[in-house]
Amino acid sequence: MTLAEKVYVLLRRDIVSGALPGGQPLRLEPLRQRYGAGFSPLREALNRLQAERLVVQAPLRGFSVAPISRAEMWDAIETRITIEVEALRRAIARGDDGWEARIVGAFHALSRQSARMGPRDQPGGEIHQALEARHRAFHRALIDACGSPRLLDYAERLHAETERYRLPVLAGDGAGAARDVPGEHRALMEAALARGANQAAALLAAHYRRTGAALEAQFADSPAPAKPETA
Amino acid sequence: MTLAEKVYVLLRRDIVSGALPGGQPLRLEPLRQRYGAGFSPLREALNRLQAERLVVQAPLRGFSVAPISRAEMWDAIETRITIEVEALRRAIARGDDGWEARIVGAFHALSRQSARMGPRDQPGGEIHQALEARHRAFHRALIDACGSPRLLDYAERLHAETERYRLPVLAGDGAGAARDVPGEHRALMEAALARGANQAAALLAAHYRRTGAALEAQFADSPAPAKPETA
DNA sequence: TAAACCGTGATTTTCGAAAATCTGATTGCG
DNA sequence: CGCAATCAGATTTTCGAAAATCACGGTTTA
Repeated sequence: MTLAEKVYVLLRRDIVSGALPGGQPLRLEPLRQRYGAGFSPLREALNRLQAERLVVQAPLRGFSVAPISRAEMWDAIETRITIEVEALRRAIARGDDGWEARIVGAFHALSRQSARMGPRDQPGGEIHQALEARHRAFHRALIDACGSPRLLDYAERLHAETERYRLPVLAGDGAGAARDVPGEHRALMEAALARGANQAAALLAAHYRRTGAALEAQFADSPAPAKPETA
Repeated sequence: MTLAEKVYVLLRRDIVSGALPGGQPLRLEPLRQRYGAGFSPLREALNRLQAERLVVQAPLRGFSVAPISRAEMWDAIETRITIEVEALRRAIARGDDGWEARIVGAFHALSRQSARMGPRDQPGGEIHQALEARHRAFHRALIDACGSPRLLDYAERLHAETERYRLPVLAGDGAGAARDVPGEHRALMEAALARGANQAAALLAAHYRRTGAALEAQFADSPAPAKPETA
C-alpha cells in the first residue's frame, strides 16, 4: 500500500469521524506533521477526497473539509435512499442463497455486538467501532447482490457522507430517543428475505429518514433552516 | 486555474473522446511531455480521474485508462438511468417556468445544430463538438431543477462514462441506424413539460437503452459476452 | 479621511532529483 | 533441463526546495 493511499484512508477516517470538523482549513504543513508524509501523497489524497465531496478546494487557497449543513445532510440522505433502494430491489430480484445467508449472518453479528454495547461505551471505543463496522456490513450485505459496481460504489460514498452527521452526535446522549433500531433492522432483513421489494424499499427509506430526523437537532441553533423573518 | 486542474480537464477529454483508449497504460514520462506538466499536477489529475472511474491505479504499477467492456457499459447506462430518472421526477415535481423555458431553449438550440450537421462533418470537428455540447445541455436542462447537487454530480460523471462508448463509434457510419433521435428528444421534452413523470421516465430510460443497444456492435468480435465453448 | 499601492510573510503549487519498487532476462544450482 | 536467485533498466512514488500566488498591514497620495 502506497503512502498516498494510507494518508487517504487516515484523512477519510478523520473527516468522517468528525475529528476534522466541517469547514476546517486543511493547511499542508500541519497535515504533513500529523500524517508523516510529504506534499505529494498528501495532495493526492486530498484530490481523491475532493472527488468524493469530503473535501473542497479553492484554487490557490488550499483545501478544507467540506462544510456541513442541514441541506447537505438531507441531500446526502435522500440520494443514498435513491441509490440503495434501487440496489436493494435488484438484490432482491437477483440474490441467491449465499446472499440470504450473508444477510442473516451479518444481522446476527450486528445483534451480538449491539447487545455487547453498554451505556458506558465510548463512541470512539473499540466496542463501538466494531458495532459501526457490523452495522455497515449489514447494510452492505443487503445490497451486495445487486450486481452493479457503480451502485455499490455510490452507496459506499454516501454512507461516508452521512456518517459525518451521525458519528459526532453519538457523543451526546439523547440520540436514539424512543427508537427501536434493531427492530428496524430485523424488519428490513425479513422483508428482503421474503423478497418483498416494495416493503423492503419502504422500510429502508424510512430507516434512513428517521435517522436524519434524529440528527436534525444538531442544526437547531445557528444555521437556520426556514426563511429569515426579522434578523 | 491551476495546472493540475488544466491537466485534469485535458486528460478527461482525451479519455472520454477515446484518444486514450481503454486499458492503455498511462506512463508518467510520456504524459509529462504530452501535457507539459510535472509529476505532481499529473498525479493529482490522475487521482481525481481514478475517483471518477475513468482511470484505474495499480499500486506501484502506475495508472491506466479504465478498461471498457460490454458489462461496464451497461452498468454505466443502467446506473445513469437510475440517477437521471430520479432527478427527472424531482425536476418535474419542482420545476418552475424558468426550468421549462430552459428546456425549450436547449431543445431549440439542439435542433438547430442538429440540422446544421451535414453527412460530411467529422466526429471531432467543430460542428460536431457543438452538437455534443448542446445534446449534453439539453439532457442537463431536463434534470437541472431536481434540487440535488449530488444527483446532478453523478449524472455528469455517468454521462462522461457513457460517452466513452458512444463517441468512438460515431467515427463509423451505421451508427444511428433507423433511429429518430430528435423525435425521442421532442417526446421527452413534451412529456416533461406536461409533467407526465411516468411517461417522461419511461422515455428517458428507453432513450438511453436504445443508445446502448446500438453501441453493442462494437463488442461483437473479441471480448465475448457469453460462455466460451471451444477456444 | 479614504482609497490605492506596495512590501512582507505565509501558503499553495510545481518541479526535478532521489529513493523505492517492479519487470524481465540472465545466471547459477540442483 | 527446470527453477530459484540475482541483477540491470525502467517506472512509480516520495521528498523538499524553488516558484508562484495570496493575505494583510503599513504607507503614500489625492
